[in-house]
Amino acid sequence: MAAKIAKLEKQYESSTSNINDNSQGIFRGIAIFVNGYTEPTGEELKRIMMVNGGTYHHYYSRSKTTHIIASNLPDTKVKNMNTERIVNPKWITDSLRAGHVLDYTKYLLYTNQSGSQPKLPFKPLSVDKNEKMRLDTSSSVSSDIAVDHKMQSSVEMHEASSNDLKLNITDTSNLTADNSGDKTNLDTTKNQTTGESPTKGHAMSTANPKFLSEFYNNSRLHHISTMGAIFKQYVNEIKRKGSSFPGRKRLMEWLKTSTKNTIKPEGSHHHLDKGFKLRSKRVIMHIDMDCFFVSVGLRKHPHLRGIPVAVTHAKGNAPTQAREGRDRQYELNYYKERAEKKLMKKMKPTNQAPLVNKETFDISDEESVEEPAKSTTPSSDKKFSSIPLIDETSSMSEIASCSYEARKAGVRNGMFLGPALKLCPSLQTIPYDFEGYKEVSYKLYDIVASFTHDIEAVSCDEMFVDLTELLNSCQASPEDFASLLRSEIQAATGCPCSAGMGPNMLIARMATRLAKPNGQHLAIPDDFADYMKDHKVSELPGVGWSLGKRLESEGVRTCKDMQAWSLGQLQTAFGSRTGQSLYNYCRGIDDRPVKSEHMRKSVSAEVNYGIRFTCVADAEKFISELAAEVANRLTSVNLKGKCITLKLKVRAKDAPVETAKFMGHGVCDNVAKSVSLSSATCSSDKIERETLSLLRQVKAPPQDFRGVGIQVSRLEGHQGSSGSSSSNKSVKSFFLAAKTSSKKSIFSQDTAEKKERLDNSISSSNTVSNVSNLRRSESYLDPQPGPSGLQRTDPKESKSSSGVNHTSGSKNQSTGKGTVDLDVLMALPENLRNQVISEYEQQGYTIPCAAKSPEKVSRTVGSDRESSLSLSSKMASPGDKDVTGTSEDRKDTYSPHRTSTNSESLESEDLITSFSQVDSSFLDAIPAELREELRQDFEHKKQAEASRSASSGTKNKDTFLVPVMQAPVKKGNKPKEKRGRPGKLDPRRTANKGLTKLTSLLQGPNNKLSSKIDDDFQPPIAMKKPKGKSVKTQNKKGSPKGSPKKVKPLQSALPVKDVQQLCHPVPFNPRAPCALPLGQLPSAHSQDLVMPYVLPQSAIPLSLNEMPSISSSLGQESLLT
DNA sequence: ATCCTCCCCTAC
DNA sequence: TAAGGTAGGGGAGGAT
Ligand SMILES: Nc1ccn([C@H]2C[C@H](O)[C@@H](COP(=O)(O)OP(=O)(O)OP(=O)(O)O)O2)c(=O)n1
Ligand SMILES: [Mg+2]
Ligand SMILES: [Mg+2]
Repeated sequence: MAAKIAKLEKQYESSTSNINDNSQGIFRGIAIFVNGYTEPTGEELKRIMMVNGGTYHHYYSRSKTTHIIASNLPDTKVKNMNTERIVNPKWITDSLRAGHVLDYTKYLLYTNQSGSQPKLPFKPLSVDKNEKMRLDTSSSVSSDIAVDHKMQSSVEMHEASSNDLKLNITDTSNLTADNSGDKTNLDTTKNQTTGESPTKGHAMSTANPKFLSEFYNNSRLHHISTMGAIFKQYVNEIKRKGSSFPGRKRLMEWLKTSTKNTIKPEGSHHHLDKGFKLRSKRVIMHIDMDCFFVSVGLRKHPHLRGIPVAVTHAKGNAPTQAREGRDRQYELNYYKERAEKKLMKKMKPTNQAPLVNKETFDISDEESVEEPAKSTTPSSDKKFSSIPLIDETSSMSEIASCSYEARKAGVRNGMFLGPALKLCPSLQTIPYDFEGYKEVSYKLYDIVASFTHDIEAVSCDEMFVDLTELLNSCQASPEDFASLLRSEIQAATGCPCSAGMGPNMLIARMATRLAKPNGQHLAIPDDFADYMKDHKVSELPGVGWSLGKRLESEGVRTCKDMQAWSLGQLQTAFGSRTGQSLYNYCRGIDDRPVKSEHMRKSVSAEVNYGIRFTCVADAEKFISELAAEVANRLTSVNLKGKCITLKLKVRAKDAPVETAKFMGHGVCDNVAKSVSLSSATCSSDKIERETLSLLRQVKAPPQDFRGVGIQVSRLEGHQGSSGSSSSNKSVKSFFLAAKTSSKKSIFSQDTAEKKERLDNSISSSNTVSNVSNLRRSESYLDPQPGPSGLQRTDPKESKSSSGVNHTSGSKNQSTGKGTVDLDVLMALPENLRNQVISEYEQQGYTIPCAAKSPEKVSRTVGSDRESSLSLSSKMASPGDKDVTGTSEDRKDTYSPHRTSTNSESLESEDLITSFSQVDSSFLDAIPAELREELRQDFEHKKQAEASRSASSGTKNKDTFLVPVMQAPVKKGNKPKEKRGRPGKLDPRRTANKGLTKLTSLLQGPNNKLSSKIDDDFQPPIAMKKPKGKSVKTQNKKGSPKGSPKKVKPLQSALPVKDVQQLCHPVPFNPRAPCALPLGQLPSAHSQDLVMPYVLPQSAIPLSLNEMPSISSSLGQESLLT
């Protein structure tokens, strides 16, 4: 659909000529609110409206919204809406196609309201695509749609979203709570579906054609991920629109009032005083909604307030019925085993023992150890002991979010429902309300944005806000602002939130934990290091199950423990960047800036649930669907990619065929295969072809596939999701606008023109290349310049060949067009240059090859690397069964890496050097935003430096110490300037060559030593376990482990303690607090599984599934078992 | 010394 | 039954 829509837009645009001009937009005067799932997605409709002069409302406004767009019944909302205009989304697409607004009455969802039976003749869901496509005329469309009259308007919309469809007018809020609601929704939504599912009743991937859309419609993880991307983009849009802060007036008024009321004459002073202190530097706020999904859900189920509540798909009433061949206990133990093995690889031999032992068995002791410290968990008593939290019949439905009442009993987000019910028998469940979450999120962001645009979106329920400027401007104290802000959010959404404030993101975030439930906390320690002392390292950003375990094995549990380590020691043990971050974080130092704008680096779609293929054809069919999904996502954000990766989860050698979790992925090995294309693509067909080709390289039988994913990276194109070109700002635009130095813009033409041209050129070029490549690719391949051999032919299509040709071709083309100023480009440092190029490319411009680094084609097989490694290591252990499995595949498929051709790049480098000068002027000239972007890029490069520093390590460490690290564990980057920027020229730069001042500025000096340090450890690397950190008490668990094969009854309940320690065992549930990522074992819910053991806080989630990354590495090993 | 690929890990 | 997604930081190690 996205692709189709995009085409429609283009067509329209071309005909119209100026898209941006709202005055001409066909939807002028029309303001829509999208309710629920619609065929063109709400986001897509938003884009269409924005591009064509219309208005899009993120939440319904009775007075301003002119039309409500919905594919299925709005139910609740409908009742209350006075608007009679609930229209099928086809009205929008058909109007767009027609070039003018069609009569919406022909697209009304329903006529009368009372009946409220909408008329959805067709399938509401994605199904429509085909229909839409077919339907060209409005007439046809109309026919499809049930017309009728409008429903009546009625009441107002409730926030309630969708669920209660049919019900009448009554307000949903009153509806019964519980789960029942959920089903209703499903039914309604699905209604059309009506009996399908031939085969098994499950949602199998193969059998049920609707599986994909059904899965995504119900996947909370998919929704939060999607929403996260939406809000990051939303912040960008807000900033772009301009700066007006209506909230500041309210703040000023409020300050006056409150001051008077409160009476503290001093108060004001007080505020000021604090303000000064804070302002000296900066004041960062972290805002996070309290038990988000639950809070939103409770609006519809008010009678459940105050009691333990959890949001889940299952109700938890009926016991799960065991399937043939299922053995939860065994699966759990197997998972743990693998997780430990993986973790062990990363640890020093000396420290390994402990963990191992744990696994072996008893855990209790260990747990006790940990627990004690934390015992904090409030609650409970946790009974230690062992209550098996997971048994053969308990529900393995994950709890997305649970209320604070439930947390008192030890229940945690990500935990399985079954174990949670054992901890908290009175736990009530409520259904998901995805529409509600989005609505509340928009309100949250809108409110914050009314005060400042210095916002960094973290997720749909969370963000960082730099209050420095705001507080200075309004002379307000952080506390007062937080009070007003939180009250406004509560009033607008009906949901509580908490805010933490501090001198940097790290401390603000930690303050939020203290603030949590519905509170706020300002932390401005005089001595940061002292402030951090008693915090556990697991609370630091980037410290998850794996790193936490490694630190633990080194005796590092608290920040105080970590403060005893030198920078060099940390870098040697955990990597240069990670070591630097840890060094700073444990001292309360965090220079990361609150940043908004960010560029997407990859787009992917994966499904690791419900995958059960009976034959290759099933797998191929599903992969084709996924390819289309990914293509749509790329198209919707105007991006194309040059690297396609097929990611598979394959049942681990000894993992049971029947998974512990219904339709789950169980314990798996990860397999990845990738291909580099000569030219970027967003074509569904192309992605499908490449992907199917990669599939052929996989040796594992389709019957053992448990997960399938397709990722596209090395993106090009303009990022803006919104159709309007305006969106892009980026380096490119900058260049376009200003040309630096001698040549001003890189392109001779205007941006608009440029774009068009570029597109054309590109398309043509691509086409050409493709064409040539396509068919002959193979033959051509050889010709390639550098490494002619590279490619391996496989590329079916051309990749490789195209690459070759491509390069040459591209150069020619670009040159021919002469759109780009190579000189300018060349002048830039390599890094920068590449960025610029990439951006241009994204937009569609072609750039001479020379400038670029070579593309290469090649296809590489992925994942094996570990396996391969492991192989070597494993080799020893024979294990390997696994080895065979995974590794083999990889090997087989494996192709030589592509070399990156850089032959040309060399030239560019020379140029680059000269650039340095350019840079300076450049930077100055560049808008702040661009500068930011550039900086980021540079930062990356810096990383390398960081690594070096590590090596140099010891020395530098000391020097760096303090201020340096900003970035969280991750990479870092950041340091913007770290301390002294190396002046423009850094010595390093030289080394880097390409980088120029920018780089230096951004980066700190470092060089990377790179690998060295870790090497020591490396040999053994590999396993890891997941870890989860939990919020406070969490749980970790350990599981007993036994022999891989079957062990005792699940129950091995572990003491809570165990859990903690053991966390090790794998977290069954990756998402659980401690959990592992998904990878390996059964699934996640580590806690759940674990639960049996114990639980409370520390329990680790073991997920039955897989271990996080294990699959690959472990996979190999695991195979052993 | 760098660059680039291939993963793992973390987070919501 | 249950809906185990997804993007980006970062380390290791090979290629240049
Ligand atoms: N394992 C997880 C963790 C989170 N979420 C979803 C549901 C949460 O409501 C939302 C936000 O995550 P938070 O970490 O902010 O958790 P909550 O908002 O639920 O609780 P808290 O009050 O601790 O923020 O993301 C999820 O589906 N699965
Ligand atoms: Mg939250
Ligand atoms: Mg959150």
